Amino acid sequence: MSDRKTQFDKALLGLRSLVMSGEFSGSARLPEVALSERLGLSRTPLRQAMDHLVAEGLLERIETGGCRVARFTLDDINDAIELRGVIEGTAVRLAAERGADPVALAEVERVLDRIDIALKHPDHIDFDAYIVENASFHRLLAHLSGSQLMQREADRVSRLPLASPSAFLREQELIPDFNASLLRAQHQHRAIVEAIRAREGARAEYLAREHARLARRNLDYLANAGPGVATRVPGLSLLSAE
Amino acid sequence: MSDRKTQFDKALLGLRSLVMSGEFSGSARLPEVALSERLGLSRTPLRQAMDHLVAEGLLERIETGGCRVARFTLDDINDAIELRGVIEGTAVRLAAERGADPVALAEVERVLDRIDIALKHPDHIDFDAYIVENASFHRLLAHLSGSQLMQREADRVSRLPLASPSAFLREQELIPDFNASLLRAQHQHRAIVEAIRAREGARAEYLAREHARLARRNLDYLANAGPGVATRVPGLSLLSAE
DNA sequence: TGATGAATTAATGTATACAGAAAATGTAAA
DNA sequence: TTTACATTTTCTGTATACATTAATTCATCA
Repeated sequence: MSDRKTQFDKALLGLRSLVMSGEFSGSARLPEVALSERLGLSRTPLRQAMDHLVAEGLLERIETGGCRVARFTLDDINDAIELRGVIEGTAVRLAAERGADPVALAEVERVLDRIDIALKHPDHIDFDAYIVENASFHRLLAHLSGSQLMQREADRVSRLPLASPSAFLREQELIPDFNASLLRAQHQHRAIVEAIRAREGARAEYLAREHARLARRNLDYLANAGPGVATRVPGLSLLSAE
Repeated sequence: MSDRKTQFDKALLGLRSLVMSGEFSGSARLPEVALSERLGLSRTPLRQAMDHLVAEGLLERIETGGCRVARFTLDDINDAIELRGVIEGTAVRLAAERGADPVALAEVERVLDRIDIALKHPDHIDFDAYIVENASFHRLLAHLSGSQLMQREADRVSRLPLASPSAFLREQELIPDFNASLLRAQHQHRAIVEAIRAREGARAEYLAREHARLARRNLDYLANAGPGVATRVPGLSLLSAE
């Protein structure tokens, strides 16, 4: 359909992964010409992509022109996690209050089953599958609200740096009982859906907020693991640059 | 300081007011060349501004290229109002939980006093002053959270089309007891601040949500006032184009 | 008359050229 | 050695040219 790969899309994808790789976390200004040559496109679509990433919060503008990789404090990340819980909490509350589409609810159940499969063997969790299906689940939750605006907002906050639990998967060995926390997360998933089915908006909202706060636990462990870790966790390398 | 008026800033300001004027609400594609000539700048900064307004939700992209003025349903606007309450509610909850900066709190009180003055004579309310001071109040509320992220988000949602009570001021004569509702809003303002002072986060959050929902009442009246009103209310003319 | 399709027109997406500002480099003086 | 200033270079912000794609017009045929 509209799979027309525009240069801007390429620039956005490429630049995002470059930034996430941490290569430019040295807080210097991002050189436009060098980046555009490296990505194989001109400065125009690259600058568009930079604008988007500034809006996303991954980059920040410099007063004297241009932009650089945004630097986050621990508080920033905690706030992003909190915000994510608030937005998703609102989405599920609206879904419960207004009544969720049964077809979408069935789709949610299928995704939850696939997450179960990924978690089937607690010692050999299929992390790649979990990341994909978990993202699907959260996208579907926003969809259940029936509100286009909430979907867009949920999509936005899910991209906030380090707001997602998946961001911590690469450093799981540093986090005690990480696998167990994934199982707990899945229990929360089912509880949220159950609350929506029962039309209990307040409970659904509360559960979604608590669910988001699981990420805080992981963040705390990584933050106390010393500066060495910061440079090994892609997103977190930004934090150490503060 | 950084008052360097860049062409992009001019484009953003100019385009926003043009869109708000309703002149292009006919859902046709926005012509880039014509607009750039009219605003006295080239297509490059104009397209930047269009990107920003798309992100803001005021414009929407067309599959075949370009963009047009976004069309809103009543549900869209109600969702925007709800979201505003949720975001501001979170900001004041965090402010209460974390403890608000006394200096900022004092500034809030001064703004509230100025709102009182604007509302002093219920039959001759100073609407212009009210709009300005009310905006200041809500900006300061977000500031009280101490979170840069919450400030940015609050700023964003306050710009969501028709999410703000001020958007209805022009059509006040169509809304029964409109002036009285402004007085009620001011009472809510003080109650919110009081809850923050008392460190009662949950109450502050609840009050802020209810406060935002005042706008729903106004919206309902205008929605029932017939299609003629839609074309007279700048933002709402978008609604009738659906 | 209505519909289908070719041809023309217009408009978007992208590249690039250019001007002006910021940073870097180098030189001279204290 | 360090500071201040001048010079050079680089880079951003903006304008514009170009190409490709969408819209429109017009002509032909059923």
